[in-house]
Amino acid sequence: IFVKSGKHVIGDIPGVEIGDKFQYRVELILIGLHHQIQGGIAYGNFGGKVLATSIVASGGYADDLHSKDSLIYTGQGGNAKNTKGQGGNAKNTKGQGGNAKNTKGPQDQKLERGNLALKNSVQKNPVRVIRGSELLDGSRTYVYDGLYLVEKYWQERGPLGKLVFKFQMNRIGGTGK
Amino acid sequence: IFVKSGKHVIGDIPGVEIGDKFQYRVELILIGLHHQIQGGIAYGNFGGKVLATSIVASGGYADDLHSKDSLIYTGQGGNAKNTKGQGGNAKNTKGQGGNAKNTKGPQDQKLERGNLALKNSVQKNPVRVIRGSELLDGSRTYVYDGLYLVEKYWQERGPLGKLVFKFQMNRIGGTGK
DNA sequence: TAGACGTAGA
DNA sequence: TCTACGTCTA
Repeated sequence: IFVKSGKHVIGDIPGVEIGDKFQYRVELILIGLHHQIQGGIAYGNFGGKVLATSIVASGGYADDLHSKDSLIYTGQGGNAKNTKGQGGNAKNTKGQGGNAKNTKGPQDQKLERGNLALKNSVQKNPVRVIRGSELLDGSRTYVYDGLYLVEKYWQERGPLGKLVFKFQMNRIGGTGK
Repeated sequence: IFVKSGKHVIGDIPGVEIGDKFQYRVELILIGLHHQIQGGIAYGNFGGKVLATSIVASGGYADDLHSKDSLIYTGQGGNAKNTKGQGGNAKNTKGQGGNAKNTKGPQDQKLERGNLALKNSVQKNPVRVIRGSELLDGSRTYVYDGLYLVEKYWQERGPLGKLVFKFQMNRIGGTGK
């Protein structure tokens, strides 16, 4: 699978294999794996249709990453950040992460940008998944984890009381443990 | 010249020569040229004394970079950013650059952090200078420009009406055009 | 012009 | 925890 739209590509990047590791987000951009320096969802316009090309799941959001062949990814926007873990530990609520205006409080996520792209990709096109993790020394690593399909999506109420999008993603050709 | 303090180094970095170019700030950190991902002034603690080790002049501040063997560098803090050019064109005043709180307005710069380090380095230790420039396509390049000495420093009132620090820096062994 | 799962160091 | 001459895309 290899569909190009300007600089954006759907499917595997030639030369990049599952398990390849990177240290910085900039590297992902350089080799074409992911096209957002901070944004978790990258997308492009393919024949008038906006489709997701890759996501980065690096913790910090309430994603479910327990399985190695599937994951539940949280949409972007609405201040929905930082509510990982399902225990009642409500640590981490530092506004928007340090950047941005941070004027308005939590809001419902909207079906726009990355969220819209992922919705458009449901059961349609493969999406590259990069899993990020934080090492003991505080540094980070990004590992390419192959192609996933967005199985379905739904809205649910997040810990902040606002609606967030959830995207069920399954590895293409995976065992689906 | 090569004085080490933990991971910080005063003087030339072995293997890095004048004219060497880099694309990202992260690269500067990786090879040890500069140790701040965004900050323009890097410094370290050398035997209880905080000294500057390197600066990045990449435009955006009201630095004077007209000469190739000397420059006048603007201190950090106080919202003193973005007032380059000496014509009356007061464009560029986007708060603090996009990040940070941006609650309080312009303030006098304080003799702390990088400013203090540069002051402590006056006529004392060499400081690495990296000159950054913006290319026509909007991308940036950082070029190592060798060792400079902080000749003197002073305060003056910036375009926002607040006091800013200015550091006169001359190339070590330069012609001093 | 502004948003975004950034990064390193004090 | 916060600052900082970041850096890409839409």
